[in-house]
Amino acid sequence: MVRERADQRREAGQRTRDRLLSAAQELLAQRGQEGVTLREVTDHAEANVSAVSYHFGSMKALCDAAIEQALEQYLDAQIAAVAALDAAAGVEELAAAFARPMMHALAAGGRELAVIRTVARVGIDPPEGWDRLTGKFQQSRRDIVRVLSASLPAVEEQELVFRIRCAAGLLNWLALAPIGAELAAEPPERTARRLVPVLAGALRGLSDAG
Amino acid sequence: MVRERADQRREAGQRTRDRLLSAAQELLAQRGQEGVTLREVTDHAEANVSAVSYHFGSMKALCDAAIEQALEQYLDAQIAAVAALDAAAGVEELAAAFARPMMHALAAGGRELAVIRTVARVGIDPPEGWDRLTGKFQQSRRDIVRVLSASLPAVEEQELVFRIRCAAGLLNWLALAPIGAELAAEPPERTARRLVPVLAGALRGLSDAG
DNA sequence: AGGGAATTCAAGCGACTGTTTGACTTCTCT
DNA sequence: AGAGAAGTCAAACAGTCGCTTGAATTCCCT
Repeated sequence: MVRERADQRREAGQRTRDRLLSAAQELLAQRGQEGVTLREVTDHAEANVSAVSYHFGSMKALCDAAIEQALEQYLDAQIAAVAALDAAAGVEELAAAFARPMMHALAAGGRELAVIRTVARVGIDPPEGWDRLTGKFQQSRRDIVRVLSASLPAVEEQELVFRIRCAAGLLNWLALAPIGAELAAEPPERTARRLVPVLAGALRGLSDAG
Repeated sequence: MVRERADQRREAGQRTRDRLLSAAQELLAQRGQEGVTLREVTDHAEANVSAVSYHFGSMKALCDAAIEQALEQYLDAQIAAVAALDAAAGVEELAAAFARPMMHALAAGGRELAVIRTVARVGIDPPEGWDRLTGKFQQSRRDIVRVLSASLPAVEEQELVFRIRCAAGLLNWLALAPIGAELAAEPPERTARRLVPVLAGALRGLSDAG
């Protein structure tokens, strides 16, 4: 019982910490790094302004933490989706797996959508010293290259990396731009039917298809 | 002589107006709407802070003017590039024409790159009341649909519009994300050789190619 | 019960935001 | 030459920014 109370107490502080993290993620997704203010976050999280300094040290540190959390969450989902693929998967199946986390987030909305939008924004405006965390990105890319090169043995690896980055960029764009909201409003299977051919076509390339 | 002096005077005011517009475009491209401050613009343009109120009325109005100018400039270039196409152009030629303004801007850097990046950012974070200007967008899209539907008669028009929006989104992403800087550093013909197949593949789709 | 750590709070800090003001210069026109 | 329009300038405005402070509160532990 004593232990449980200690945990409750510890969780009380943790709870406002988490609310701050969530609020920051939500607002980062909406307006980007430059557009989020301290008071907006604290109001949204129903916390005092000084709670940010107390729990994170500074507003910048809170944003970094929110971004890092979002990045890990998204990359884990994407790595898992690709890892679950059959080793002999075709380009279309790969494209579908690659797009799955984003489509799921679009359909779900809320926190999941905020996570993916935050990730997409980081791809455009990376925070100050953001050289770390590139490792996980590269791992995700390596996994996909491995599967993709099985389907397209004629294309150089360097070229495959480029196409994967294009596909990822397209997904990021869809998450951020108004077109993403349109896709979220239609049935997921319809979105998949429209999006997967585009993604797969980009990965496969045209000149090879003749 | 009197006339010339009058013009000179009139151009003196016009010149700081243009410098403000250029500086605003440059900074909008770099940091987005929320990240640009009045003093940063005026310092960059070597103008007084009140020059913004004088020439544009407000900081917001200056940003709107800079964005509108950039949008028109880019859309005109894109419409022209597509209009110059042969009526019987294939998907690859269309993709090349579609990508040309962006690739040109990437290679040129400076003002042209700022214009295209500003346009791309507007695609993600449209200014407050930005319902106008959608007309020119739609015109550009209609032109491309017309050419594309000649190459892909089996695909519904609604579907072609979706694919074109994806292609445009990808180009916008390349203009903004770090990968764009990498592309700008390599020879343009190499970029074209890598990018056009991806774009064409996306437009053509995969499931149709079998 | 009560010392002490953890957390929350209202209030205020200096720095910066966009905007306004009124004097000042520059040039036009008669 | 001189009235007046057009443009520029330094200075100050109220408001918001991120951050800090010191007291008050909440809860753990002995």
